[in-house]
Amino acid sequence: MFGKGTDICCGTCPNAWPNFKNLSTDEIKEISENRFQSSFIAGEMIFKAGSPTSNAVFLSSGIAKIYLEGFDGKKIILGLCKPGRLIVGPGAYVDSTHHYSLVALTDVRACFIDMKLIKSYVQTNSLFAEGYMEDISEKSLRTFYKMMSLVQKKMPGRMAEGLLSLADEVFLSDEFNPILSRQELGEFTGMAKENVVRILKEFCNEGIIETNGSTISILNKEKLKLISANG
Amino acid sequence: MFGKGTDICCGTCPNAWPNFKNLSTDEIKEISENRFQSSFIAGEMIFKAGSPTSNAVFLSSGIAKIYLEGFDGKKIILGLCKPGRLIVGPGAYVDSTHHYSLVALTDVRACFIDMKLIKSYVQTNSLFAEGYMEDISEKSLRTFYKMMSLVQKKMPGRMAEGLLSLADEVFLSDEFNPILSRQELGEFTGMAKENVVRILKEFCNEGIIETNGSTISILNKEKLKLISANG
DNA sequence: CTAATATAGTGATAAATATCAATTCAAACC
DNA sequence: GGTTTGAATTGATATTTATCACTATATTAG
Repeated sequence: MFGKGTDICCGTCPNAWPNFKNLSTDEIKEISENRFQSSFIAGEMIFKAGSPTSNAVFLSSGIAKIYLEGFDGKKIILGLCKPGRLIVGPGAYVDSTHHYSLVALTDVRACFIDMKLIKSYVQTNSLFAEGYMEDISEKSLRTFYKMMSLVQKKMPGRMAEGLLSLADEVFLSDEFNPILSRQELGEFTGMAKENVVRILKEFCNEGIIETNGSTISILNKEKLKLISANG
Repeated sequence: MFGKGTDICCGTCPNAWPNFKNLSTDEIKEISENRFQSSFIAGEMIFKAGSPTSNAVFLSSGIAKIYLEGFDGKKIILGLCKPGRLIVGPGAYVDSTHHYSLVALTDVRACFIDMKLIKSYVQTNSLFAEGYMEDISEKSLRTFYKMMSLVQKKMPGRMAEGLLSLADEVFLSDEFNPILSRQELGEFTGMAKENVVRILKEFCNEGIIETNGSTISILNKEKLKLISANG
């Protein structure tokens, strides 16, 4: 499924980027008419690090992972994306190149909006520009904290933090299917997949979480927060 | 030494932020007249994480370190700052709070410009806004690569990368006094100070670098690049 | 100049983490 | 149903890195 999307307007779309509310009716109309929609099945690459940032991406349904590709194939999953969020890397304003990759974790429907259009609104609409800056800044802060976590916390602390962020920021429930494989959980929390298994098992033994098939339930959130805070 | 600085104009200052060239003569005049200057001696805190981002900081002379404060007092030095660079964290557009600290490494002279002024130009001057966005984006990218380095490379790779960045980006010479103590070099490359000593010694033994008092000379840059690239 | 203090350096050890080699498990496929 | 295939799991081991306990060397203050 792909093609120009004129069925829904970005102004009424419930999953639109909040910053679009700073656009005028005409501007909204313009992006609505010029956007492209496309569907991806779980596992498909939406864009790859190194490719040009010709379009901004917005998910209208599904979840995707953003990851950095490091040395000898190792990856760092920066986070999971849900609808309602602008997805273009900082490369858009540096070298017009993506520096991370975006891959669908579930089936995904995505809108592509020409970055030329976005950049033109940045120049002509100061509220929109400010909203964009807030968005970039907020993501930048998250990267700081992700870095601190990965560099300074030990494995249990990183795993605890990872589980909490999945529960509180992605799935909005203490019982969730992480979608991520153990390998991917490792890329998300900075450890080998074997250690993911061991630490999850330990959390189970201590009654902090419970695993049932592929779903994880947080039983003792306070303890998890403690482990996360104490590194 | 401190006070309002009307002696030099930000438009002619050789150390001005490049993005100031996007300001009009009147705007330049306004910031020139409203800026404050202050001097710091080596070791002094210029601003601390948690304090309000009421001012943007620009060094007019000297070098300072930017660092994140992590868990139980551990720090991550993100980088060294020289004149010509805007210093305000991403917090300016999120919660008006600094998320990293800035400390003078040498004696430093700094200009403080009210963020209200900067933010007002962002709203009225789209070229300036775009320049600011490029600046943020570029720093954001650097954070990505710093994170990858710290998380995925092993100690020799991180040290090699650290030395190369000091030589090529900060001191612009293969022979330099890093200003940073071994402890700080450790905070910069993500390792304990003892390991900084050991790895520097090893690099010396292999003829890659030479230490003479407090100065470090890179003798075999290619090999250093190789170590950095291979993690 | 000398004591006091901080930083640099060293070796031994412990802790954390990755890697390797199997094995089990589960979903997908004839 | 049996089989294939990849993921999950487990235990053993190797590697990496931090910590500890010192000694040496500067640097600063009196």
